[in-house]
Amino acid sequence: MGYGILADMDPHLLRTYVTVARLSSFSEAARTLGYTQSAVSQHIAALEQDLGAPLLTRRPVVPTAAGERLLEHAGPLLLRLDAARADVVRMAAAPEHGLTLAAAPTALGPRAVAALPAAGVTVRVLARDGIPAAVATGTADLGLVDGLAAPSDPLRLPDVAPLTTHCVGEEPVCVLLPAAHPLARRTGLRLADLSAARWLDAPDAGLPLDRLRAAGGGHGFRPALRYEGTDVRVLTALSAAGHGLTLLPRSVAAGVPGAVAVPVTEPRVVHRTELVCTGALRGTAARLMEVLVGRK
Amino acid sequence: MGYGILADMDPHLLRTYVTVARLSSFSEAARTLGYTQSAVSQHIAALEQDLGAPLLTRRPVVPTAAGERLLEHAGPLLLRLDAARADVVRMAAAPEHGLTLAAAPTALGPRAVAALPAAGVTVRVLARDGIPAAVATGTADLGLVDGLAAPSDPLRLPDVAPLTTHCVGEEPVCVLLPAAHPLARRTGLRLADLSAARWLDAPDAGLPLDRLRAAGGGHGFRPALRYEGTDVRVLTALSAAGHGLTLLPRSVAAGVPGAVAVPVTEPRVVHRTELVCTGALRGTAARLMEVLVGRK
DNA sequence: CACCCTCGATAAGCGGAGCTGATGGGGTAC
DNA sequence: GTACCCCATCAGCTCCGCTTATCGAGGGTG
Repeated sequence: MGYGILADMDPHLLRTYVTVARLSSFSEAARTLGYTQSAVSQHIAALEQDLGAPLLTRRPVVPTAAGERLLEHAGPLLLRLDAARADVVRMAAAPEHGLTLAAAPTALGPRAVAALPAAGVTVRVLARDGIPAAVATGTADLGLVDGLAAPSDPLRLPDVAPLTTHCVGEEPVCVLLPAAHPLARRTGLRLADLSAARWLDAPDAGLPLDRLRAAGGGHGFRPALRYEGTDVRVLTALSAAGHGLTLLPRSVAAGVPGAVAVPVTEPRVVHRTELVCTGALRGTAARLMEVLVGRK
Repeated sequence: MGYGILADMDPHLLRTYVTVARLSSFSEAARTLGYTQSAVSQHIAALEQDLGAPLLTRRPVVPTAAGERLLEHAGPLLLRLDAARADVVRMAAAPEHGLTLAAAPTALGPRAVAALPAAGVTVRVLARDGIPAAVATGTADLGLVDGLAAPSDPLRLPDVAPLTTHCVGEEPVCVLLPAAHPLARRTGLRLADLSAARWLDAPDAGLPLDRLRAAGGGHGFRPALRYEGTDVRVLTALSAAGHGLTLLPRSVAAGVPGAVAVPVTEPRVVHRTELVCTGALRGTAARLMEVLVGRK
């Protein structure tokens, strides 16, 4: 079958479009892209003519409704493009330049840390969404992602590229409560009972709130303080100080000073961490993978 | 920030590459694409030089390992490209040309059929994987997909584009057994107990076997006869004739002559059908959506 | 209110990317 | 051996896409 009669959108045009939209300026975009302002103007004009709709208002430079739509597509599209390129290139030339492992903050549990070889590995902590992208584009060789899931259910990851995932482990989920919290003596908690409480909103370090809402059933789970870093220590400290509740895997929530980790009993969710990698793994990467997955 | 320093792969080159790989011939690809054989040859050479690896063996023309890899990327990539284009174009010019609804075979239950307006709608039955793609590229305005899922869990759909989904309904899953089957008198069955049986392999009409394995726990679920059409009547007839078991939603499995529908009790999975659509819905499409989702 | 300065659109010109057509070499069938 | 068939390569041409240059519209500032 064919793929459509229409002409292709040139990725170059797409890139300049997202740059212009991001910077809200033709001239600035031209500078950062190494083009002339004229070229950028022509790029945008070409795109608009091709799609038959204005994408940007000029003065001020702001995306139109159609432009917003295009932006939603453009990000994943360009990401996949880079990923495809990187993946194929990697197959050809594998310089074995030293392994790098990208991990979400709470995904790097004690077991994973113990499994790392003595030397030659770079660990990079990224926001959760960035992990598959990093692996796909070759920025990292392996990735560790974590999240909430039903027991033995795979995680829902954004599919930027054909990646393979392996379960590294599952452990109970705990709510981190300040020691003085009225519920801190409990031995188990139902998530639904906590929907009225205030929760830390830490999309990069902790678990995103919307996943929480999905697991907890209803709405609620109102955000309290928002934390944008990736440091779990800071997150637990904030939670211990009463700035909001957090959900964490037991191994992370256990030893936090001034706070108590109470397991979640309902719904039956676990904290699952998965290893993500491309098909082409060699040498050290393959060995590390085997150790982490425990399939030895 | 930025999206990478490397040059973009030209989608044109990608398209000719997949065409060549599909047809196993440069000349044939040239004919179907409207190029010269020379141009195709240059396209492939350019891609190979860009990626630094041979993508095809010549004589016979077969993808290399790297080429296979590229093929895995190219499909979704080109699909997304078309989807992006179609989505933006659709926003600009909405001709309201008569609504078309794409549905997976078993997704079109009695309730959905009843909800369709008297006239002006085209229904198109496609393989399950094709539904999101059809909606994304504008081939259809709305899509109905179904699948196995934990109760009130969303379906796992390939994300070809930013689409929104709404649950249309959930119903029990049944195993379709020939009336003479030893287990046909049962009132309920555990899926794991059936892993040793032979199953119909009907990826387009029924539920794909790998989803079954995921739900059923272990391995097994060996394929018996393979059916490549999208007609559910044929599927149920094959199953009734003893060519293999099938999993179906109760409403579909109920009235099959010569067969018995036994509900699945374990694991707790339901047959869920979802409506998928793009953000920009107007007129009839929006109304049909509301009726189907039942949010009236 | 006049001035200027910035930003985006447009015109003209040029260089190179990419297509065509022709030719060459290696394989296979008869 | 001969006659294709297929893919690679080369030369030539065309047109696309970039740059330089100029213009018009806003928005500050004295």
